Amino acid sequence: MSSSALPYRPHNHQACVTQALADARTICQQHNARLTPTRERVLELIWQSHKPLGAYDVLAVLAEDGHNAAPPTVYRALDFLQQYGLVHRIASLNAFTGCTHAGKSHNGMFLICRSCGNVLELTAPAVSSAVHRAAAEESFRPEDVTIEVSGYCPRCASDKAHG
Amino acid sequence: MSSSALPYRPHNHQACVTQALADARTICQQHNARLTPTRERVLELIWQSHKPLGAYDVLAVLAEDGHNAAPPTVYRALDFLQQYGLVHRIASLNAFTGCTHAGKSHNGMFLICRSCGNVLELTAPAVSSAVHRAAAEESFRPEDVTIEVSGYCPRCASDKAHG
DNA sequence: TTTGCTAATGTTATAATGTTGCAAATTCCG
DNA sequence: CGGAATTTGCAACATTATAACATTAGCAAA
Repeated sequence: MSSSALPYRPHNHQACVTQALADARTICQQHNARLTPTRERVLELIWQSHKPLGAYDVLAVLAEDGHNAAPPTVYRALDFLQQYGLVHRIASLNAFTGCTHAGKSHNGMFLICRSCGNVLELTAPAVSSAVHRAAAEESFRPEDVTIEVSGYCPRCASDKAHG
Repeated sequence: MSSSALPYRPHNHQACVTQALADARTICQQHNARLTPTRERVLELIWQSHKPLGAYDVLAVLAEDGHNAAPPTVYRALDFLQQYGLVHRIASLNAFTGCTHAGKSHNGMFLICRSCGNVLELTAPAVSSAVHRAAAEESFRPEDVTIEVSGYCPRCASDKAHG
């Protein structure tokens, strides 16, 4: 198993969060983009686990924070974060997850566990090139590729097997 | 270009519809499933073009038909049709499109034109196997694979290029 | 033919997700 | 400082999807 498969194993998750926030600051600085407190807080919330969070879940936590936010606040923050590749939207879940390859150019592929809800983002060059070849055969010009695989992660698959 | 690329070319679309309805009847018969008038009508509407239709678009046409339907009617019909592989839901569009490979087992990949809105469904074994290999490397057990490519179809790409 | 079961539909209400538009505040930069 | 641009607050609204429960249609056994 790849060493990147953190979501499906116990790990020091606080390190994930810290790293993600540090990366975000770097990336925003490089692009002269403003990682405002709201945006940073939303990113932090998205990173609270490897389970994608809905926009309204984020909104609810902001409310607990005492931040009297409305939906547009959250969607705007999420749009911003997506724009700089800091979070991804998972279309099949209507939810958002932290990008684990922030900064590097990448074609994500998401492995979504139906049981525990954790999501692993992969960079799969073989998949990406196969998709582009298939598109090219139809003379189609791809701009954005969504690959989301729903199934069972190693932990949950073995839990299921053993009862 | 594959001869399957009908959506992006002029064609006798009525033939698509007729074929789809005939296939549906066969498939439902084989499974002892009832292709009721509502379900058949919804399938027919979905097939009105190769542009995916939202559930509420379907609902609106049913209303024009004089069918006083509510959302659950449409969603139930769509669920049924999906269950027998007669339509697909396009997650990135929240919309539904007729399955062009009904009956055959297949792993669809969708090429969605941003300009004209038409969708081409492909069977891409190379993509499918690459996805499964990538999942296997993470010991992930796939149950359902979503591959949606947004971009420009040949017609629209050349329109764009030539002004 | 009635009875009784199951699948399918109708109906109402509501939940969940996402957007628009405009005004106020903040930040950037000369 | 002061003007321009970005960001936020806020209210209303639009879209997509589901829950819960009542009713009806199809079909087969008594």
